[in-house]
Amino acid sequence: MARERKIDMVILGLLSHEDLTGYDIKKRIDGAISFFWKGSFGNIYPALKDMEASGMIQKKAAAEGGRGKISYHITSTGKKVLKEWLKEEQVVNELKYETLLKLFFGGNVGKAVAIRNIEAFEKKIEKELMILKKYCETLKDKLSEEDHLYFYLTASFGVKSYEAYLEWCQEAKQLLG
Amino acid sequence: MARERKIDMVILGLLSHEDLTGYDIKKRIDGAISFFWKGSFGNIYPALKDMEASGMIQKKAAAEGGRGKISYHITSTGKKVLKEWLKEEQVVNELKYETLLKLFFGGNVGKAVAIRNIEAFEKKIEKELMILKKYCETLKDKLSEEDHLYFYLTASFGVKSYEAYLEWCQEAKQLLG
DNA sequence: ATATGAATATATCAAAATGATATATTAGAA
DNA sequence: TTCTAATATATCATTTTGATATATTCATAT
Repeated sequence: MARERKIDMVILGLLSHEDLTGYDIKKRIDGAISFFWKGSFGNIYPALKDMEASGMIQKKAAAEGGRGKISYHITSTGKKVLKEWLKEEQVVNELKYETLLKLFFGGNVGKAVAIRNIEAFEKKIEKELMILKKYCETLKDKLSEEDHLYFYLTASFGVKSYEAYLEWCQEAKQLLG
Repeated sequence: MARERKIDMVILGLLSHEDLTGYDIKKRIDGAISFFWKGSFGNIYPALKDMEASGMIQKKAAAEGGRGKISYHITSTGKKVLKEWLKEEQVVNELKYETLLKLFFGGNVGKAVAIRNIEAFEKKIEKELMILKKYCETLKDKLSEEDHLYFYLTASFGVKSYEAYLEWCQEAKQLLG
């Protein structure tokens, strides 16, 4: 993943809404955006250091005596970088689906294994779909607040595609059964 | 990505069908499986070396005077490792969708940019969907050959989800328009 | 024949992501 | 009070990514 560190943009995006610590950032990523983007302490903390050094974000002194807690604030430079990236048309989208990889090579182990793997996938997706649907419902009531519209659109992408996944599971099981 | 090198399994899977060179492997990955898994020379060649050293695959002397061409053949150890992995229920599935990331933070640049990005995404998906559909049609006629069933299932996953993506694009544009 | 460019083929590298773990502190519950 | 879970920062080895270097082979146009 040479060339452009994407975690920088995730961090800038999150900081464009509110000041956050590295730990907070991880929590935000694990929340609403985890189904289409991941982050880890191993790339968040180094990125925060680099981005502070290059003036995109600023450390904020721990407000109320909270020992060692480091909040970051986005600078005007950071905002500019974020907006430029947002406007760029070029994007990298990719799936990394081990379930499909195993299915593709399924001939080596037979249909029973394939069916079991699909059922495991189905269960996971069903669970995540429920969560996404709830999140969507919550957002739908306040689409007037502009940011919520964008959150809703990403969540509804998840709902739509997960529903398609589940349909596929039915078909796949039938063809294998 | 510590702990288990997934490219090993991709290579073993491909070699379970036929002997291949590193370059061939890259081509196979770029073909039918690229929409759910990627590979690069940077991880294929080192993996081939390691796997030969650990006895999962074997070099084959260049058959017809082809200078410097190194084909690999899967060993019985390699087959065992592949099958064990195929049977393991645990998998890692993940999306990495920069389009959604940009949309999520879209509030910073406004609706026009969001619409343009969705349209760019739509075009790409339309193109890939056509290819996947053709591939599916070809496979459908020979599902009796067992391996083709597995190839068909993965391809149809792509078709189903891409169709859902396109539906979402319509909705999203309407909500933003 | 021969130049030229495209496809084939192997290899390596810096930068980045992953996933795990180490280490403390703090807040709340038993 | 003690224990546990959550908060918080940091680092590391392994793996992936994406780019590039290098050389050969093959088809085609000149």
